[in-house]
Amino acid sequence: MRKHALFKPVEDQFLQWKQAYRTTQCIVPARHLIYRQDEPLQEAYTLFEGWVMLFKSLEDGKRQVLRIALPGDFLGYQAGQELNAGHCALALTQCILCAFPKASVDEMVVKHPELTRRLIQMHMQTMAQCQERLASLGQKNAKARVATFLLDLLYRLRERSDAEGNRMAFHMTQEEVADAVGITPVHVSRVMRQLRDMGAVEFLSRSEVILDESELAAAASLNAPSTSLR
Amino acid sequence: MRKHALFKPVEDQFLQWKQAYRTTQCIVPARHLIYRQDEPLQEAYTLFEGWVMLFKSLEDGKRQVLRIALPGDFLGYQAGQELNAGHCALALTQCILCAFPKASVDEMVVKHPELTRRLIQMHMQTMAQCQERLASLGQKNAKARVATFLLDLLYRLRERSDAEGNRMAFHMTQEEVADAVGITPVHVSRVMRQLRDMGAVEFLSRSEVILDESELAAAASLNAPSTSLR
DNA sequence: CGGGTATTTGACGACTGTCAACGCCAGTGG
DNA sequence: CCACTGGCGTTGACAGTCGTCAAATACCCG
Repeated sequence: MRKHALFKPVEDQFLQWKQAYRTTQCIVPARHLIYRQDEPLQEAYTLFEGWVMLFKSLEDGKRQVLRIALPGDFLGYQAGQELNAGHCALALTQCILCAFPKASVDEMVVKHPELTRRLIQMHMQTMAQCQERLASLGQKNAKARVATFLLDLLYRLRERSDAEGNRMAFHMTQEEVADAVGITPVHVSRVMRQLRDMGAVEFLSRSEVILDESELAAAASLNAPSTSLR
Repeated sequence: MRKHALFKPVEDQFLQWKQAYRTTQCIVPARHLIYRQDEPLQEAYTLFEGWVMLFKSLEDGKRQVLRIALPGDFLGYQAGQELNAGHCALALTQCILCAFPKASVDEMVVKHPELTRRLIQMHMQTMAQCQERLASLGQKNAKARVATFLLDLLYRLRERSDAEGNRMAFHMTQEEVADAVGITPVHVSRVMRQLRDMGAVEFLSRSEVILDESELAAAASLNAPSTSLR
């Protein structure tokens, strides 16, 4: 079984806990919704396998991708979830999720301070990522945002040993990338072409990519007027 | 003493706890840094009085404002703060802060599950705000971002009874607003003029403003091509 | 092999950034 | 009391990034 981040340093405790609460494991097919933003959420999840895209739909039909959850990440534990989740979760690949009732999490806080500390730590890490993304959307141009986004995925996959060197799986359409970095699909296509032309990105197939880390890093911190499009 | 959100429902416990840990109260003058992003942070804070701006400085000199902390908010409890805070905190006004060592917070998790639950809840709320801001930066145009930003402040000040109706204090320069919503100061000026012209915003002085809630709300969800600048 | 979706490309225009000049205001010092 | 000075806000002209529309191509899956 895959190691998962929430309980990494306290695996044994977790196993006991999980068993005690008879946590349900479930499999979601690729491109299926896991939950909707207007539904109340009774449970939280840890993601064992697969990619999940968390996003918010706005009134005018636009979407903002909040986070790409990777194996080991924690989902669905959000503020005010009794009313509604506040965002949707979509499986980008087939996913294996471990679901458990929110009440169990609340109970955990009382009974297992170690796990609670870990939960808080993970939440703070998610927060830090969210803030990085804020800075990226607020201060960088389109090319730098896309480069930052790709690099972030590479690094996070490496932590999980899901990337071999500079090669990683990639399960998003350009439209989804667009909604993640706050530009249009058309412009994603243009930026991707730039990145390919400079050798920063190479697609082996639709779902497999090789990144040039240093090229991407250079592009990622680039706010200055980029090299012309043609 | 001002009510503060972290301990609102458990005021008594907090008072005991605070006393037990001999929490330090401190006063920071306006426009002074509370902590830097490259310093390790030993303590966390609750803000009793004043406005604090949390922001990240990027390599190229740009800044991204992550959050405006208002009375009752919690600061400085971030991931990896042993190494560095990851962002700076600047007092926008004179502030009264209640500081306590990170170790105390860790200890609280063990001894006071009720407080811990509240801490988690606050963190999730901060997270939700961060995600709202992501959506704003990613999907809205300049005018809508500024409108959203102002409305958010109004609502949050009202919760604290720090705004009377549509009138609220305002302690930021346009440059700071610019860094918050991800546009340039010059363009903030232009957008502010639009908002004033449509009656959504009226400055009584540099630090006092009246907002028209419905006008702003309309502008805030507006992504469509806005009315021309002149 | 065919149909639908995703991606690519071009032309054009809108939104936003940049540069520069000016006005306003507060605090300072004479 | 008044001139001075520096920071902040405003405005205009112009440039560039990015969005929109549309059409063509490539690709996946039945």
